[in-house]
Amino acid sequence: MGKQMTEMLKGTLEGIVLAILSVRPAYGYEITARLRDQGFSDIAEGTVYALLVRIEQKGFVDVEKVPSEKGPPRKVYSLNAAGRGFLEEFWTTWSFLAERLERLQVEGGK
Amino acid sequence: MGKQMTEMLKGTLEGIVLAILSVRPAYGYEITARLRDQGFSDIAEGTVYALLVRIEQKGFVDVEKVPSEKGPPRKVYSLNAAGRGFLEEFWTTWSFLAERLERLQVEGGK
DNA sequence: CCAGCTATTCAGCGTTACTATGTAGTGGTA
DNA sequence: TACCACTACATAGTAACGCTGAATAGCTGG
Repeated sequence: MGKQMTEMLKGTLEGIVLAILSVRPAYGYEITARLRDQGFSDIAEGTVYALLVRIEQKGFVDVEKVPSEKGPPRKVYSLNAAGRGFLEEFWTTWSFLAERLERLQVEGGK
Repeated sequence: MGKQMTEMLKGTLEGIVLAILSVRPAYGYEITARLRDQGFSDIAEGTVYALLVRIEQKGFVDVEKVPSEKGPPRKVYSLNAAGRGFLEEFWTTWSFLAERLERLQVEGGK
């Protein structure tokens, strides 16, 4: 979706992935596919894996290696307590931002 | 509002400032004050000025120097046609993102 | 054996917001 | 005069993040 989306995703992509993991555990390749299904069509695989490394280092997820029927072993990520806490904060921040932007959008429409 | 906001602002702060300018022309110091009023309490002046330089270089605004009664001359920025076009794109991208995030937020709440 | 799908990793890059500091004009006040 | 506060703009250096592009590796079917 272009460069605007790239910049706008900064900071939110992390929340998006954590939100996906909050529904149920998943592995990288699966998360990438899920993102594409949800309309984020040009998010590169490399981006997702790098993000997963970061959230693992921050301690937001637990990781388990699980053999795959169709290829190399998968690294399954599941959201832990710290991750859920961070996700809550994320939604708070997001709501704050969204509220103000919606106000601006209406104002600009006048 | 912390580091999450910092990252989330990337890409959106530009849109926010353009939206402010779409209502009426303004100068840097004024824009900073307006942002603070709207709840973006810890956006530094330096951030805004740097952003104004960028949007000027991109050709989204016209600039006029206007003397001030209370200090150095002001650089008044007004949104031009290119800026309005970009702002429209911005809202499109924003809506796309917001829609998907709201969906995720609901899903996570189940 | 090779093509194609699954699955992960990483180095290098561009963009952005933040930090910290500096410059300059004006008015008030001690 | 000297000092301070407010107004107003500018900029060098830094950290964080997503993208690009490429590489590696396991498994299956023709």
